[in-house]
Amino acid sequence: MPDPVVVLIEDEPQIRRFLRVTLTGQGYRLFEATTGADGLVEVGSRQPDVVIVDLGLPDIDGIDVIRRLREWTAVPIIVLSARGQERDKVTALDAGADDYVSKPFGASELVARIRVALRHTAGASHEADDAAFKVGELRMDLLRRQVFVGDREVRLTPIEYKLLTTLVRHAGKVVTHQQLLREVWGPTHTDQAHYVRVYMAHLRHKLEAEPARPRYLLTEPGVGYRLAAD
Amino acid sequence: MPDPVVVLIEDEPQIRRFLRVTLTGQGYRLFEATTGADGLVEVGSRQPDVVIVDLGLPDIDGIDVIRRLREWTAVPIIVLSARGQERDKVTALDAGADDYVSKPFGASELVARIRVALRHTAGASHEADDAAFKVGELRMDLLRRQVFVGDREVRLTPIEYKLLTTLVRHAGKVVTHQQLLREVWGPTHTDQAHYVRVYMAHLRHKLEAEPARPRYLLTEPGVGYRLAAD
DNA sequence: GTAAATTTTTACGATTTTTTAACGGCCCGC
DNA sequence: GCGGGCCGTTAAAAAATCGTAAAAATTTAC
Repeated sequence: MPDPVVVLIEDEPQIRRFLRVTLTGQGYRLFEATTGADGLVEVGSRQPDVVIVDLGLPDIDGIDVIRRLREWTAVPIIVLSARGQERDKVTALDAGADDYVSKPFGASELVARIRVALRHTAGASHEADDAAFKVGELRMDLLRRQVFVGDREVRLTPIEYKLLTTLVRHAGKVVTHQQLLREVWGPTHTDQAHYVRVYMAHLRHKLEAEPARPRYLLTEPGVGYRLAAD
Repeated sequence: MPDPVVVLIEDEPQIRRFLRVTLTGQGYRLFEATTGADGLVEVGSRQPDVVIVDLGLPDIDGIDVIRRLREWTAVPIIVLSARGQERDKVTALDAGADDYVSKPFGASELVARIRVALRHTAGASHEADDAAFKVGELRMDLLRRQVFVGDREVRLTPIEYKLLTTLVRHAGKVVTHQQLLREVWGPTHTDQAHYVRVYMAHLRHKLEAEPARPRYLLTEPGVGYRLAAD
């Protein structure tokens, strides 16, 4: 994961400074807002992984900030508050906050709670990428890293698989030799065009019924290759 | 949603009684355990929506209970503790807990935090959250930490067990060397690829009828390994 | 404190994959 | 028809990866 992005909505300069040092020091990218209105805008534009919001803001009530955020985003919200009253906690949590930390709080506790929040979103997004590709008898399960022709599984070497993946990503469109070389072998091998020829032969041999008359892995003479799409 | 099921692992009778009244009164179905060992079994059999665990248990350390649970389930865990030390909180949260409530706590706050936990699982899909795994002759009881081939129990060392657990968690999918190293040996050992080779040989020797021709622990050359799934 | 078990290192042969090289066919301009 | 790019195929040499055993270091159990 790249550095997690955090939006902090907090009016007290001392706490902002404290969290700025703590969080940036731990590899988080921090964006700050000092009012509820600013905070809402900031969350909208930064698309953060976590939002930390203080309840005692000068303009809008912190609870309202949470409600407004929950109208359109499921980003984890951690509430920071001087009011340690139980009623406040319940109100904030029921408004849509995921956690509530009372001031004064320790840096390591807050960071641990941020890690918990990130853990939740990490799992959630992982379900959606059930990527699969299919054309004719050829089927590819990107998640399991498996390739089938009919119901026979075909084993591919790392380079073969990467090459096929690249073609799938641009399915139906022409991919030039240059592009394939750059994406599969890396930008330092863009002059070794014969690699592609050799591996395309391997793939056809493994995937095509008649390698000499390919149905899926098509040659675009003088340009590159194209993977057939429905 | 039908009434949410809660497992409470707590040895103090007063707190148990207090929560029994509170939670059953609010429509939760509560199951209680007074020791860590009991608690693990209870979670395994009741498949609860939330687990509440006290850190100061008579037998196992509460932190270990969390770790043991996290070996096979993603159920939300709320920690209850008299120790309000920041170090304890961080340890518990990093061990896999989702929330930490210090005693003394209010009923409504705890219930609000349970609601937050339930909100999280509501969105997530009910994926393989089972305490058992089986493929062919190979059977694994994650709850009891036992592994069987046929009806012969096989003893595994801690690392062997963790490696197998990791493969089980991604059963059917390829797990890269990097992933295995990170999840079993920790992120600081991701360059010692030979560890995986050595231990995969150990596991095959113990679990496969023909270690040289594995049926379950499959090699994905150049990428990693895969545990066969039905 | 000693013995046993487990983990970490190391080494080497076997296997798989990648790279390199060679050859033949096809299209096209000349 | 002749030669020169392109492309596909095949086979080999070279490199990387994998499986295995066994020794050394460390941890755990008694």
